Amino acid sequence: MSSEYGSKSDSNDKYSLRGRVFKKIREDILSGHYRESEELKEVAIGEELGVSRTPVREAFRQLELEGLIRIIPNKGAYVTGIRPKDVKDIYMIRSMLEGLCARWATVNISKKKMEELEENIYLSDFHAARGHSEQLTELDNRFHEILYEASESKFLEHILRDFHQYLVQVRMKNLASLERGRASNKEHKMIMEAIKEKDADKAERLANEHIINAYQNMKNNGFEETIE
Amino acid sequence: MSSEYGSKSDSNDKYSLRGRVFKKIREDILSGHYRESEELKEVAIGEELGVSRTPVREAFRQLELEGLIRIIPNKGAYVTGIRPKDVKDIYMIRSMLEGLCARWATVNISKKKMEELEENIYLSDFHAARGHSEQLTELDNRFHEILYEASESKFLEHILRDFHQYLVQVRMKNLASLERGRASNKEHKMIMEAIKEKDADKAERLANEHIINAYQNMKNNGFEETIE
DNA sequence: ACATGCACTATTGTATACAATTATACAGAA
DNA sequence: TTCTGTATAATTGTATACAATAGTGCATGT
Repeated sequence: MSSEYGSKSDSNDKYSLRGRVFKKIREDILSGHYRESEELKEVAIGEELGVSRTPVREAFRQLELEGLIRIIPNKGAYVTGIRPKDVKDIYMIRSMLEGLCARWATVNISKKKMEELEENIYLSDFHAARGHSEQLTELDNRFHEILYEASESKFLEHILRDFHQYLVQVRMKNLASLERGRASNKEHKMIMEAIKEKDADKAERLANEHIINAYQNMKNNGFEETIE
Repeated sequence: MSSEYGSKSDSNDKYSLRGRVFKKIREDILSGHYRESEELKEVAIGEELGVSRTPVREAFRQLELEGLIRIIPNKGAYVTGIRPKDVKDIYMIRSMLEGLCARWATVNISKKKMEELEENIYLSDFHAARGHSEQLTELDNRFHEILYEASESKFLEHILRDFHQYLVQVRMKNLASLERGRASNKEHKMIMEAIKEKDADKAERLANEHIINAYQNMKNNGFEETIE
């Protein structure tokens, strides 16, 4: 499935208890299962998931760095909560960073990665025409992943992967729309062509808009109401 | 010292063992004490710092999310390392985000925070004239902190704090220069004025340049050679 | 010599036990 | 009543014990 590239910087390994706990809590927060400021107790969550406190604690530490919970020493862990405004902010920030990524990728991309990018778009068209939404999602992920790698910036790559992971939960509910999938493909294609033409400004601008569009689509599909 | 605002989102609490371990390892990585790809063993580090594996493990999890180490499940933790190129990237990314922050702050800043900003600059001039570099550093931190808060974006605030923390280590060696301090003040003042005039474009641009200048200064003072 | 398998070691993953801290409730005095 | 102090409980922080996994080296067979 999403194993080849997903395991790269992923010690979110879904097979360790900590990884499972981490994913579960993050999902529960992003899906609104926990209320804001709700206190998360180590033992309670441990029992709920059938694990001891240790993996729960480790997951907590990670969740805090992601800003999803706030840990007050010797006191407890409290859900930060995520409002529509936050989601919007995250998309705006991501938009800028994806733009920067496209810019850097334009300068640094290798011949091989450029070919992979073209292939990706070719395949995406193929699956879009046939309505294979699962493959489309996979290819969408991979498209951005290629750009991250092509930016040749370890840190930008790292940050954007985090954002991506972060938003996956939200997207799941909404982005399955085939219509958006097709529009997204077109945008990918334009970004790819800008990169191929070595037009960094254009690539950056298009990547900016691409993320904004994704956000707009999500919002139009009623995201605002689903959470809060 | 730096206690009032530092403790806000800081479960880096320096008084817990985990917090100390986290800080120590991060410092050691950023200062080049560990070589790239060096394996960090839980027991070894624990013994070195006189603590058990538990806090070390928790610190590892956090360090991984910051991208400073890479954890391969069941295998080990390896230092990611940080090259001059990475530092440059980080500054470029931070430059964009500080720009965005200044933009949002321009729109959202409260009267009270605006006054605090003006006061900050007034005080900075005062201390710059007298060569109080310690207070200057403190005020510099606070200036940016105010902007983060004024952006009214929980997430941008969170991210920028991370970056700030991250770069503190590097800055320590270099930014003590009083000359740069004075130049920095001027830039702060211009940013403040742009915000006061509600000129978001200008504020964004100035904040961008401010960070770039800070980077240039650091580079000129021989950072490239200090690490690697 | 070389490959293969197995025992052993080293290291991480998880669970549990103990210590420290914080919140709570209740008793007693002003 | 209200405040305060103390005992108690609940919760997190840390250490240690045990389990699982991966790496190492040696012996053995070809």
